[in-house]
Formats: sequence, structure tokens, C-alpha cells
Amino acid sequence: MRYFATLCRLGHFGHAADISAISQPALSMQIKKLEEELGTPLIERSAKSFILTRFGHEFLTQCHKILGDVDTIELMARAAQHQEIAALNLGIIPTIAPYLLPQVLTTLAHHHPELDIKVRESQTTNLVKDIHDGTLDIAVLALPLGDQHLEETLMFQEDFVLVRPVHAKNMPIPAPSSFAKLPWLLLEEGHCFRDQALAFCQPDVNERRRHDASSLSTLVQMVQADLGITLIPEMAIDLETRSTTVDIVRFDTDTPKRDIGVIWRKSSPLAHSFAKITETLSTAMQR
Amino acid sequence: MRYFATLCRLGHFGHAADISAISQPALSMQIKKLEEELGTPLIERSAKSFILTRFGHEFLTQCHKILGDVDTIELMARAAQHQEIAALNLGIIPTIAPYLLPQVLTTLAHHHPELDIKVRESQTTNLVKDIHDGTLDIAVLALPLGDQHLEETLMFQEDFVLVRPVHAKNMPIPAPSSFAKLPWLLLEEGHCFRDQALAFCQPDVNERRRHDASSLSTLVQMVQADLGITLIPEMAIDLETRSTTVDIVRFDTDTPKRDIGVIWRKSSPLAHSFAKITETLSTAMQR
DNA sequence: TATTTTTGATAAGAAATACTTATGATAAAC
DNA sequence: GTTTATCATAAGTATTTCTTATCAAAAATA
Repeated sequence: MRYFATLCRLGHFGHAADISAISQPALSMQIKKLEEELGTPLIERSAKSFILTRFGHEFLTQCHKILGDVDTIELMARAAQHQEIAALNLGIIPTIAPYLLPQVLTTLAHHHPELDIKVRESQTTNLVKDIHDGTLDIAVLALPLGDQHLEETLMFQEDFVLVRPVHAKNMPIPAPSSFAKLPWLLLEEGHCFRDQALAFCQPDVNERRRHDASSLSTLVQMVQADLGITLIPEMAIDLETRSTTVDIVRFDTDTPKRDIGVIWRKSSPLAHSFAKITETLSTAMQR
Repeated sequence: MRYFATLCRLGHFGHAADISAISQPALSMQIKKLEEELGTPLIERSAKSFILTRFGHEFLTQCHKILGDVDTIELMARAAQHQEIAALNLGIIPTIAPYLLPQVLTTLAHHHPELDIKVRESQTTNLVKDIHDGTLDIAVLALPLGDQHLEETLMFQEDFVLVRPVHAKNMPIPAPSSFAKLPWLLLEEGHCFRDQALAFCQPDVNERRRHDASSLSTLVQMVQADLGITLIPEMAIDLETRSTTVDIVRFDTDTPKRDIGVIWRKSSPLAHSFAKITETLSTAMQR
């Protein structure tokens, strides 16, 4: 098709062949073959020149369109090669999002101004699925996951704190041996934070027959209403106790914690970029 | 690109290879080669499956566009093969057009109802040029031309008649020997009819220093105004004497005539169609 | 945990395709 | 009438694509 377009432009087999960097017979043969494959002549040959047939004109138009689109591919490919990632689909779990997202977005916007960031907030299993099928590029969540296809990079560790009603302010820190009997309030199923809290509190199975909360914010409000006690991650303290009055207690020993980090597909050709972005985030999060 | 589009559709190298009617290694190799040529990975391979890279998605979109356009070519080519000519660019000289065109168009519309006809009226040299460069398909004009690239088909012959002022009505038919001295009125240069008339009348070069007319209609009006005498083709008599009063005289011997026919490029792939159309016209013109 | 199955990649040789050089044919230009 | 310009043809070569056979890795199964 490129040969044909050149031939039409120059109206001369020899010159078109030169431009196409092939020999004149090669070009003649290709045009002839084209006509055979199409089952219709493209040009009407005369002694020293030729004119396009009606179909030849239609075909040429289509050629220009197609060759233009092919050239566009080349441009796109070159852009894709040189480009340091232009869009970032970022996932984040609900027990991190409200507290860390502002800082994350600010940091990214500062270090990667052109980056078009889209955020999806969902629970770990959904995020992992989306990472695998390419819907998400990276996700901020609690590690470890142990998925061998995913790169896991730890950003920081954070402690959990005990939240109890204000009237318990001067009571001693409960000992692990008493945990089972305490009125623990938990997040609903699916939140990794629920599992992390469960592993720490190990509440009596019979004891906890209350409604599970759908957010940390709700949990704290339930504590304030004296429905029980709970754990929240340290990063949530500031925001969640701003409009409530509860007692926050840090554990002395065996402090419960979680690891917060970033994941992405090891196989992604952008893995290197993701690592760099994560490094940026990690540094900013230390503060 | 077709392989790639199929691969994306099925998400499976083996199946895509089957559909593409090639072996699985062949498909793997072609995809790999594509990626090499583009300089960017199209898919992110994992153990038993793959997902498209960002560029892979862009490329796929472009592939669909291009492959669609290529498929269109196939349709166009098939249409071009089976089609009995859909559009006809017809040329006709000014000394025929006013008298024959209505009949020509009626005949064509009757025998080839779907034919999209475009008419161009111009002098022989222009028509021949347009025939050569493909602007026109066929032309109705006076033969012969003697162009070996053109097919010439005679439709009919027609006589020229003498047009003189009414007051000459009872005068004898002028003898050829007296022609040189007669006040001949002629068409302007470029009209083949002028040359045909000239060849017959052979007027004295000094004698004819009047303005040449740009149409037969004007010639007849000039005769009526007693500016001289002229020749017109038989087919023009009816129309041109309808609103004028002049004397029409047929010659007894050595009657001047012209051959009217149709031409087209011998090399045109539609030559056969043109011949058929001409036959239709020819039959209709006999009447 | 070991075995089988699934899936895509690799290797080597075969088939198909595109290209090159040399030559021919034809009509236009001189 | 000779030369020139132009495209087509022919034969052989180079390149590309494909095939079969085999491999490697991970997932599914026993």
C-alpha cells in the first residue's frame, strides 16, 4: 500500500521505486500482485504513463487513511517508549484512605506534576484482583500478602491504640489475659484491619454478638456511646477523635501493629516507575 | 495486527493461533516481533495468561480501526469487480450537445437506470485530453481522430446544409467553383465543425474578415441579419430555424458531412461497458 | 507432595514471499 | 530510423514466515 501511494504520488514506477528503496521490477510486481489480490485493476497502463482506475482512486483514498493510522501507531509507540508513565491508577484500603490519601496525593502531585492519578478505594481482596487484571497499577494497603506475582514494598509500620469511653480514663491498661472478656467492637468482614484486630484481641466467640461497624469513624462513635471498646490505627487518632470524646490508650508491651506498604505487578513494564513512585511516597510518609 | 486482535479477543495464544489458521509458535513469534518493532511491550505475560499493557490497549484500538478499513477495501474491491459501471462521465462537443443530448440522456436513463451520468460540454481537444487523463469516460464527437489509444465507434453520418438569407430563396444552389467568393460565416477557432466547414467552403482568405460566431445559433442569426451565409449540420436545422427565417438548402452532389461517433480509452478496464453503452446509443440514434 | 496438565517460549529446518540483476518490449522523442 | 524512456518479464537470491518438535514453568490434580 505504501508502494502504491508513492507510485500514485509520483506517477512513475522508477522514481517511486527509488523513493521506496526497492528496484523498479519489485515495485511493478507488488502493484501487479495487489491488483491480483483485489481482483480489480488499480491503474490503467499506457505506453509511458498510467492513470488510476475508478477503483484505484477509491483504493488510494483508503490507503492514505490506513497508512496515516499506521504512522500514528509509530508515534504512539515512540511516546510509549520514552514516557515515564502518564496515568496512575492507585488503589487504597478504606482504613488508610481517609488519613493518608491527602498526603499521598499532595506528595505525588508535587513530585510528578503531569501524573494523571485516579484513586479507587476498596478492600484488599478487590484491590489485589484489580491489580492482577490491570485495572489498577499500584495499591496502598497492609502487608504482607504473600502473592509471588506482586512486588511488596513496606513504607512504614504503625501501632494500634485502644479506644475506650471517657469514663474509663483512669483505669489501668487491660492485660492480654483479660482481653477475651472485653466488649470489643470490630469492623465488618472483609476489612483486613478487622482480622488484624481480631488476632490481637482474641475475643470470646460468644461474647461479641453486636453489629460490626463499616468504618473506623463509626467504631469510635460507638465507643463514645459506651457500646464497648475498640482498636484503631495510630494514623486515625487525630481525625477520628476530633469531634468525639474518648480515651486513647497506648499499649506498653506487645503493641499491636500493622505494616503499610505498596504493591504492584512484578511483570509490569512500568514496575521500575512504580518503585520510584513508592520510594517518593515512602520518604514523605516517614514524616 | 490481525493475529494480535484475535489474541486479545480470545486471551489465549493456542486458540488465537487456531482461529488465525497458523501454529501457536508462529503466533507467539509474530507478537514478539511486533513488540520488538514497536519497541514497547504489548502484553504483560504471566504464567498462564496475560494482560494488555497500557500501550497494548492503545495499539489494539488502532488495530481495530485499521483492520476495519482493510476489510472495507475488500468490500470495495468485490463491488468494483461485479459492478457494471455505476457512474459515467460523458463528454460532448458544443455542435452536437444542444441537438443530441436530450435524446442521449433519455436513452441512457432508459437502458441503464442506475447509471449516474455527468456531462461535460467542450471542444474536441479538451475532451480528448480529459479522456486521456481519466476525467472523462467517453465522449461524443466528430470522427475520425486517429488516436491509436482511443477506440472510435461511428454512430452515424450527417450532412451539412447551406443556410442563406430568406431573400436568396429562389436562387440556384451555389457551385463549388464560386465558394471562394461567398461571404461565409464560421464558428470561432477550436470547433471541429469550423474546420470541417472550412475544408468544404475553402473561402478566400482575404474575403472572410468578419467576427467568428461562438455557436451555431449565433451563426444562423447572423445569416438572418444578412451578414452572410453558413453551413450547419442537419441535426441543428430543427432547433436553430425554429425562431428564425432563413433559407435551408441541401446540396445535390459532393454533400459535405461529418461522422458522429463515440470514443473511449482502449486501455480502460470498462472498455467493454463503454462499447455496450455506445451500441445502445447508436441504435437509438438511427431513428 | 508428587504428578499431570496447561500454556507459552525456543530451536531448526521447510515453505512462501519479496527482492535483485539482467533483459525484453513498446512507444515516444529526437 | 535511431535513440531514449518506461514498464514488464525471467531467473536466481535473500528474507521472512511458518511448521514440527521440544522445552520450561506454573497451575491443577491426585
